[in-house]
Parts: sequence; C-alpha cells; structure tokens
Amino acid sequence: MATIKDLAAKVGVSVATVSNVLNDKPNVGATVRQKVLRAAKQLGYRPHRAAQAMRKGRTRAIGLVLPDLTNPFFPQLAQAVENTARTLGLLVCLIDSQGGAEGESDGLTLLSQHGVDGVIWCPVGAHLPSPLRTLDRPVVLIDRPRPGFAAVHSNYLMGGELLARYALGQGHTRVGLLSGPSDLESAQQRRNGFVRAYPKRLEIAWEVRVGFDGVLSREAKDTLLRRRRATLIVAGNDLIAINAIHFLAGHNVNVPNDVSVTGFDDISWARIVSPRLTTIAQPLAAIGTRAVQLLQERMSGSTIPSRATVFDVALVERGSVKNI
Amino acid sequence: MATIKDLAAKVGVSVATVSNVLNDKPNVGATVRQKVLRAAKQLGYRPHRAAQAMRKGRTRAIGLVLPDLTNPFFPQLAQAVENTARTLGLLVCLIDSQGGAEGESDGLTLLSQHGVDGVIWCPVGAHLPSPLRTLDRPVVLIDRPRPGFAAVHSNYLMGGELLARYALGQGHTRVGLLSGPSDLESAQQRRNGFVRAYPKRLEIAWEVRVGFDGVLSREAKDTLLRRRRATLIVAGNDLIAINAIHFLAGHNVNVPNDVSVTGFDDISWARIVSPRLTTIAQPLAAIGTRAVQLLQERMSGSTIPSRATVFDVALVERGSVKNI
DNA sequence: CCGGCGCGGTTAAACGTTTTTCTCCACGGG
DNA sequence: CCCGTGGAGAAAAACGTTTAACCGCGCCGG
Repeated sequence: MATIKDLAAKVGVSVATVSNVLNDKPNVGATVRQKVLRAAKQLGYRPHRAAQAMRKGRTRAIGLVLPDLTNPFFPQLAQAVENTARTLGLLVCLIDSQGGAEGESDGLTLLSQHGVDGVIWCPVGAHLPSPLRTLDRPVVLIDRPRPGFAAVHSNYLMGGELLARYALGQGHTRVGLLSGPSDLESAQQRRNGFVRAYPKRLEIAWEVRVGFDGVLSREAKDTLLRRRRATLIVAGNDLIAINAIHFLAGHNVNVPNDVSVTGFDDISWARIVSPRLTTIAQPLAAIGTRAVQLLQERMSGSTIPSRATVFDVALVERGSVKNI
Repeated sequence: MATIKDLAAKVGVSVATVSNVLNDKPNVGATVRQKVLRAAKQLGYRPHRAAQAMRKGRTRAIGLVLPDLTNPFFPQLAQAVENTARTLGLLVCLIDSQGGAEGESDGLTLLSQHGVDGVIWCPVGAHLPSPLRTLDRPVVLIDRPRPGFAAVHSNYLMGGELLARYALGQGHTRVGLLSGPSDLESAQQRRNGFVRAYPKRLEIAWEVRVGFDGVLSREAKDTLLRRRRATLIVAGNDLIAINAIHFLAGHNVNVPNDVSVTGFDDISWARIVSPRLTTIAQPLAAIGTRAVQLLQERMSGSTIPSRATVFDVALVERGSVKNI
C-alpha cells in the first residue's frame, strides 16, 4: 500500500505538504498541489484509515444496532442505512442483539471500542445500556423514539388514525386490540392514535399486549378464540397480525370472513401471506436514509437541534378486512 | 479514556511492561502482572483499537458482503455471522451490494480501506471484483462456492437428489425446471443433483433459467402457463417457487391441485405462504457460524488447507406437492 | 574467577497520519 | 534601508500501541 511518505518522496516534497493538499488545506502552491494529486492517483493512494482515526479521533464508521435481523422489518432499514452510508463514505458496523438487552450492551461496547463516529440504534426495550454513557458519540434512534434522543420514525399516531377511519368506513365498530408492548413509545402511539380517533363510535371490546416479535402469549390466544363479538382485530404490527391469522386458521376461523385483521409496518410478508394483509406502510427506505443523514449532521458537530423527523404513513388496502 | 500510559504511571512501571502483560507476553513478574491487571480493571482500560490496528495491522473487524438483505435468505445468515463474530470479539462491517457488481466493488474497496482482517462474501455473479486483488486478506465464500476459494455452503447435489427421490415417491415423473442462473455453481448443482439422480425415470419436460431474486422472465411466465403436462415444477430456490405460485394463482391454476411446486432454501417465507412450501432446508445459522470460524482460522495464519465445508440438507415436506 | 545466560524489566523506534511550530524568502511600506 | 508581513513549504511532535533492542543482575558451569 502506498503511503503518504511515498507520495512525498515521489514528488520531492515533505509529507506535511502532501497531507495538506490531500485535505485541501491552504498554504500550498497550485503547481505542487497538482503534482501531488497526480502522484496520488498514479500510485493508487488510499489513506490508511487506522492512522487517520488515531490522529483525528474519527473512524468514518458508524454502528447500526438492531434487535433482530430475522424480523422482516429490519432488513429494509439496514439496507437503506448501509447504502446511504456508503455513498457518504461511511462504513456500517452491524450489531444484531437478538432481542436481548445484554447483546445490545455487548454490541455497544464493541462499537465504542472500535471508536465508531456515531450509532443508529433501534432500542429493544425501555432501559438505557450502560455502554451508552461512556460512548461519547452522537446517537440517533430509529423507528423507536425516546425522550432526549434524536430520532427518525413514522407518524404512528397518524397510522392509528388512518386505521380507525378505515375500520369505521368498512363498517366495523367493535374491535379487539393486539397491541405491542406498552413500554415502547412506538407501540403506544399506534394504539392511542387508533383508540382516541373516534372514542364514541369505536368500541374497544378487549385489549391484550404482545411483543413486537409477534409471538402470542397464552392470554392472547385465549382472547383470540373468544373474541367477544369483535369484528376486527387491530394488531400492533404485521408480525403479530400474521401470527394471529395463522393461529386463527388453525382453529378454523377464517380471515377475513369470520373476523378481520389489520397490521402495521407493511413488511414483505404482508404481501405474500394469505389473505394479503391490509396494513399501514412506513417509508422504510426513507427512514433509514434520513437516519444516516441526521447522524452525519450531528457527527459534523452541527448543534442544530433537529431533534426528530417523522414520516407520514399510508394505509395499504389488501384482503384481510371485510366490509360488513 | 484511560491509556496504557496512565496504567504505567499508576503502577509505576514502563508502558512496554504494561503492554506485555496485556498481551500475555513472558518476561514479566507475577506481582507486577497482578498490579497491572488490577489497575487496568480499576481504570476500566480498553485498548484503543485504532492504535492497535496501526501497529499490528489487525483490526479485529471483518467484512460481510451480501447481495441483498431484503432477500429473506440473507438475514439469518447475517445474524449468525454477526453473533458468532461478536463472541470472538470481532466486529462485522456490512455491505449490501443491492445485487449490483459495482456496489460489490465499492463495498470491497471500502472494507479494504478500513483494513478489515478478512471478509465473508456471497458473490453476486461469476466475475472477480478488482478490489479483491489489492485486498490482501483471507476471504471465505458463503453459500456460493467458487473454484480457488475457501467456502462454506450446503450440499446442493444432495438437495437435488432428495427432491428427485421425493418427486418419484409422490408419483411425479414429468417435471419442469425453473433453475437458477447457470453461472452460479450453487444453482447448477441443485439442478444437476436433481436431473442426474434418476435420469431414466424422471423426465425433464422443459427448463428455463431465472435469477435467484425470483423475478420471472417473460419466457418463464409463458412456460409456466403452458407447462406441457409437467406435474411438478422444481424451482431453483424458494423465492422463485413463491413467485411462480403467485403467478399461477393469478391465472387460476392452483398449487398443488393443478400442479405441484418445490423450492430450495427454506427461507422464512416458505412457512407463511400458502400453500406452505415443500422445500430443502439449509442449516443457515450453522453456515454463518462456520464461515466466521473458518475465516478466523485463516486470519490466524493457519495454512491448513481446509478448503470448503459443506453441510447436509434436509427435505421439509409441507403442502405444495400433491401425491398423484 | 570469568563468561554466558536467563530473568525482569526499560528505552526507543516504529506504524501513517495530522497539526503545530518553525524557517525561509520575497515584497511592500515607512 | 529596515522592518513587518504573509505565503510556501519543512521539521517535528503527537496520537496509543507493539516490539526489537538493550541492560543490569544473579547464577551456574567450567
């Protein structure tokens, strides 16, 4: 690998000068600048990132901490993050915490040890991993906002409201809720958006909380079987909805003929499951892209308090809700 | 952040000695060793990875280059890779080339610039990206073997044979092939395993090549509609199978009643699509894990020529094949 | 008694950058 | 004529490690 020293030798100039032209510093003449640039190209010079990191304290790498890549919600996000990061010359270092708090913690220490310049993080719970204290780098939350953090996510309230309006439009007035975990702002807002949109006209027959990974608790299953005359089940996300549909199908309850179901997220599965899932689509790619842009801003030291950016969502109508 | 110098000062010993105990080098007395260790713990010392990288030329980071995270085949792989890497103290740097050769190329240069110690790579085509030449680090291929490279993948031949035996067992003797790209060893072996298992008894009515991303060409669609009396369609992977099923459903041909379909890979979608897909299951997690172990071996300089490790596969019977 | 050797450590150089300080020189104003 | 100024570049220090080279000392064999 060609070093800055080689360039200096080749051009017949000091290393400092080479460094200066490489970093567009002033105090270097036009002719020398040209020569250096040419030599750099010719030798295929690439800066040694470790050396740069050492001096500047910047790695040009960011961390991406996700709860579970096998949850189809995240790959799209990850892809968008990686791609836009790469166009900015940033390397993304992946942590998949497998939904565990200690995986998250380990991952963050690993990242901080490597000195990433910032991290994009989708927190798994409501707690604050300790490595986050020592990691003195900007963090932007993705998909799951939290007070005191920069974040980019969807307008969950809006999603809930869209669902409520749609439910009424399809003639449903008595619904059951398979909400996400109550300690997740993102789950809470979906629910509240729905519940508070038409408090008079929409009756909540029952509500049970489920994890965003979609596994149904005993209680959830029991409730699903009884259903207590709810004609529509509003799930906290697509995974929950899909699991519910499968569970019901296993007990000879047909969706949407016997009961309707809605999801949230529009993950890829929503399109291929049957019935195809009526759900709320988030602009996943845009969220990922925006997250790294935001992070980049904060890494560049801009103290502009652009706290959160939230994206509009849209209802996508498929086949899991019946008009009654 | 506490540095090695601080430790040295605190214990009253030279930095070299501290470094030696931290790296379990000999030539340092037991008492001093204890003191240093204690001080390190006390100050919460963490080695500065950039500095280490600079000196040793090792980053303790590896690259993971994938064609497309939104292809449900890869997230499981990625998760396994990340997790076992983390237990080895390795950071995983992700590249998603979006199926493009130049994305792959860019990603590899980015990785090489950051000086990763090795890369796990699932090549998108048959070509050899140029940055691979300059990147002087071990590479292990994943899922898609290629002559001259260490690789870990499944026994595709075996998978093909299992499918052939199963097909015969279910009474199918005339099949159509929706094979993967012919320049991918992995696609070729699936096909050959199937075709060559019972050349006398199994008649190949037709064969058309499709990309592993599952999008159906004009030719593929036409062929699917005619079918020429094939009772079973053997797809190169699950994505292809699922798209075929959807396409057929859109033209009122029912799987498995009108025609049977098999897949390959057992991606998560295979379980939730309907009919649920009969397919070949690969031990994805094991593959990912083994890949990083293999890479780690090669990174440690072991010249043991453990070229490739291949895993057995299993047929998982679901609902997409009818017994006739 | 002397030379060599292993033990337990220290000193210093090195890795590839960036950055601060320094030098040299030409030029313009007083 | 002298001094100050600023432009162009060089020298050197620094970042946090690792490692090669060195050193003093006690011990053992000859």
